[in-house]
Amino acid sequence: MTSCDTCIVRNRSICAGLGSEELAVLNRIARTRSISAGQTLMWEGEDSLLVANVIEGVLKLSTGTSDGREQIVGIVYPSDFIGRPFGQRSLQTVTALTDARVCTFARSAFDAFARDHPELEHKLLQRTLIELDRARHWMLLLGRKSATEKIATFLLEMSDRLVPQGCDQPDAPADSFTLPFGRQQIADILGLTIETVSRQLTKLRAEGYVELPSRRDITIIDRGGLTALAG
Amino acid sequence: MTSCDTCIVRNRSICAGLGSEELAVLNRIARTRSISAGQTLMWEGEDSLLVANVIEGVLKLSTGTSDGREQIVGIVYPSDFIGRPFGQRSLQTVTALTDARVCTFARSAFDAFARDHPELEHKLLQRTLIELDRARHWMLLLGRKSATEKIATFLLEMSDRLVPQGCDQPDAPADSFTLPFGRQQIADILGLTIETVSRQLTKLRAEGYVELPSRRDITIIDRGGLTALAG
DNA sequence: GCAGCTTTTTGATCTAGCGCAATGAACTAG
DNA sequence: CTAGTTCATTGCGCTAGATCAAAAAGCTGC
Repeated sequence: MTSCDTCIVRNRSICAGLGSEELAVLNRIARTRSISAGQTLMWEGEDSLLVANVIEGVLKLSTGTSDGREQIVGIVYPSDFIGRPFGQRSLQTVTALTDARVCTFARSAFDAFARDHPELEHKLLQRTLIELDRARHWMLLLGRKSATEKIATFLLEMSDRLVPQGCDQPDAPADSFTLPFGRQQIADILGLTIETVSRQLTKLRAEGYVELPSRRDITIIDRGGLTALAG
Repeated sequence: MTSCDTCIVRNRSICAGLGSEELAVLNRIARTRSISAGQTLMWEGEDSLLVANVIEGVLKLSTGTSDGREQIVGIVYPSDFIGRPFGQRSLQTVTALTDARVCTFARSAFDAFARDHPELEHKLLQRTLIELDRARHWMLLLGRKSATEKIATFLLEMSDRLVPQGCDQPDAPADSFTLPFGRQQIADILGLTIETVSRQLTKLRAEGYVELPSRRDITIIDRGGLTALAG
C-alpha cells in the first residue's frame, strides 16, 4: 500500500499543497510500482491508461520511426510527472534508465480527481508549460546546432539537472556527475550517431574541457569553455 | 473596444464555455491588436507582459542562437493561444507571418483571472498538453529524419492544418493550399537550409508527388506516395 | 586468472546536406 | 514598361557527420 505521508517527493511533486483529506483520497487510487532499468512503463501509440509521479530513478520519453530510429524527447527525474492526462493515447514510450519507483494512478481516476482539484490542475499546468519551454528549446539544438555544440550543451544541462549520487547539497551545478545514459542514449537525445558522440567526447577530453573517469562519469574541467562551445 | 460577442474564434478559443458575466470581466482586460506580416509581438528573453488569443492570421514562434541561426518551434493559427502565462519570461519570439489580429491581455491580469476560473485553466492545460505532444513529435523529425522525409512530413502536416483560403468546408485535408511561409521559413521549421528545401521541392515535383503552381502554393498529387516518403 | 559478453573507441570511407555564387523569376514602385 | 528589390532555383565543390568495420576496453561469471 502507498502512503503519501512518507513519500520522499511529496513536497516537490504535483501532490504538494494538497490537504490531508485530499491526499487520503488520492492515496486510495495510487499504486507504487518498481521498475528495473530498461523496462518500459508505457508504449507509444498505446491507450493512455496510466499516469504517475516519479519517486526515484530516471526515465526517458522517446518516439521512433517505423524503421527503428529513435529520438529521446524527454528525461524524467524524481518528483516529475509522467503520462498523458486528459488524452486517449500516449504518444511517447516511457522507459526506465535506472531502477525506478513510480506512484501510478489509473488515468481516468486521476483525470476525475484533477478536475475536482483546481490547485492540482494548476500545478500540472505549470509543469506542462515548463516542459513545453524545455522541449521547444531542445528543438533549437536538434535543428540548428553542430555536434560539438550539442555535446557541450548536453553536458552543461546534465550538470545542472543531475546531482552527484547520495548528495543532498545545495543545488549548485556539480562539476562531477554520473550519467544515467550510455553513449547510444546520448546519441538518441542529441540526434547524432553513437560514433559521433564518442568522437566528440574524446575531442573535448583531449582539449581539456572535461575528464572521463569512467564510462558514465563526467567531470567538467572548463565550464566557461564549454559554455562558449555550447553556442 | 473589444467585443467577445462578435468574436469569430469565441467558440474555439480558450474563452469557449465562459459565462456571459465572466466574458464581460475578461472583455474589460482584453485589447484587440492588429499586426502586419513580419511584425514581432514578443521577443525571446523579454519579460512576459502579454498573452493573447489569435483571432486571424498565422504567427510563428521561434528561438535562435546568438550568431543568428533560427529555429521555428511552433506555428499558431486562429483560436490558438500565445504567450507564457504564469512565467516571468517569454522564451520564444512571436512574429506574424501574415497580417493578423490578436486579442491581448496583460499577463498579470490574465493570470489572476485564470486562477479564479478553473474551467479556463483546464482548457489552457489541454491546449498546452497538445502543444507539448506536437513539439515532442517534431523533435523526432528534427533529430532523426532525412531532408526528403522532413519535406514530405511538412507538406502533409500543412495540408492537415491549413484550409484553402476562403473555404469553410469540412476539415478533410485539402490537396491544394497556400503556405503562409517563404522557403527560408520552411527551412527554419525543418532545420534545413533554404537551398535544400528548394532542391527537395523541385525533386518532389519532378517525381510527380506535388505541383507547385506558384511560390507559396502547393498541390499534393500523390498523397500516398508522400506518406510513404514521410517515413 | 580467463572466456564470452557488451559497450566504446578508433579508423577509413562515403554521402547528404551545407555554403557560396550565379542565374532566374516574381513583386513593387515609379 | 522598366528598374530595383526580394525571393527562389540551380550549379559546383566541400565538409560534418553518417556508415561500415575492426580493435580495444569494461563487465560478468567461472
